Amino acid sequence: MIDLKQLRENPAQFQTRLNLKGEYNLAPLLSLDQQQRELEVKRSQLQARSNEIGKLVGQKMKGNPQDPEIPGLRDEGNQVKAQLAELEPKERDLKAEIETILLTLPNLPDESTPVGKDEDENVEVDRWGDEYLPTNPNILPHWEIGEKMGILNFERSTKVAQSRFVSLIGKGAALERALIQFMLDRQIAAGYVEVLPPILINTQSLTASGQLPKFADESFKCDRDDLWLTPTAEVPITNFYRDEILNAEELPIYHCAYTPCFRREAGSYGRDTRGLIRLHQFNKVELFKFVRPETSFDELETIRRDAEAILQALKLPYRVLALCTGDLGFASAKTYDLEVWLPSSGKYREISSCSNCTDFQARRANIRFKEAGKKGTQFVHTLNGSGLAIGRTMAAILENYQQPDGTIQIPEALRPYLGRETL
RNA sequence: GGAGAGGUGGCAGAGUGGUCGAAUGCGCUCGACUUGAAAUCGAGUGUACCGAAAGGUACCGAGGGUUCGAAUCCCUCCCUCUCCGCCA
Repeated sequence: MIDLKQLRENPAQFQTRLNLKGEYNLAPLLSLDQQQRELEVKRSQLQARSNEIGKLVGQKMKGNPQDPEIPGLRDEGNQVKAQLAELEPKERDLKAEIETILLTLPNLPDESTPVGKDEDENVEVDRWGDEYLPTNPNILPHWEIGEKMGILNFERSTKVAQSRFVSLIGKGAALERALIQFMLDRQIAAGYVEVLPPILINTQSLTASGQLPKFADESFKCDRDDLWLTPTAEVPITNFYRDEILNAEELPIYHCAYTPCFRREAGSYGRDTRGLIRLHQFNKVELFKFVRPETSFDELETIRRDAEAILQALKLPYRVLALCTGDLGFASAKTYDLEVWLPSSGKYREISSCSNCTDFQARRANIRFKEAGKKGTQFVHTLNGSGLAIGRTMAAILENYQQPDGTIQIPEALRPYLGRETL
């Protein structure tokens, strides 16, 4: 959520920065805000008088219940109440309207985010591992080799659930578990505290992290219970500290979390219909940070390095993109995407996204911190990054490590976790 | 799912219609005493909004109602705990 107070002070600046993300008209919001504030002044003056009358009546009742001034005060009290009864609903409606609009406005892009209108204008800032690009000219797509080996099964999963679901069998399942364990171990060693959170989350949680109201169609919902299937561990972890005031000394807080993730993938019906790239359910190890505002852009660099470290350890070739303003996510001020080389696509494909959401989620989730001895509170900054998407990592391994004889080599770093060198 | 109890400040806990943002204790901060510490004593100690300030307003799980006035009474909802039932 953007800061209404700051918006009020620099509307032109906000408008300019928002326009880098899309089309937004702030004029109605500003007008509603002004009306609301005028009403609020009137209302609180009336309430002050009402409180005063209440106290006066109380005093007089205590002295002499027959005091002749009491009926007059009561009358005035009733009049004030009648006026309040008119103002209050108006103000409440205005506030609700303002809130509704605020919840649909995205975070402002940071000045270091490259300006551009869509993914074609993202900027490659780094590339790693050219020497590990596969030389095998006959690589089968991961879904073909996987089904051939009997470690992936899509057809039966469609029967059990729907299209875009997969089952992992035997060594496939073991590889998935090994990847989860490997990634968690690495990130825990890097200083992240593991959390295994609830996978079903309520509407308020999704709103706080920014998935709702805008992306309701993207999430699976359990209608009877006001619970949704988590689309990313970012949501439960953000909300872990919702409505809390943290001590400054507690920051930064680093968490990592393995969760399955569920996405409806509405509107992507033609894309990536085969394989592990775009499923309704996939596993992910997520990195998450709650930090002091002045450190968040440095923290973004380190969260990105922590995600990159996994790809490097697995010797998977990848590149790093700085997303341009037009391609930036709703809650993000700055995002790096890590893209792994995927031979079946003949290009790099997203495997991690690392974002600095600045105070955007903290405002929605009301997560603040207090400096000892200082007055007031500040919003924390939140960052998240995949470290990494497991299914896509599996796909990258099945392809990049595919040998001419059709076997899959296991990346060295992973061997202790799997207890074998090839699949 | 059934029956009962309950939700008050960092914690514990009082408050059943009147000057209650809320006693008291603990904790915490500052000060005094002390060589130092403990103990003791004194002062302070929620959040947000409006305001240059003085000050004002809101918040006692949430929402509504009664009243001049609600933490306190009424209604609805949510959550927690205990017992019973069912179940992985």
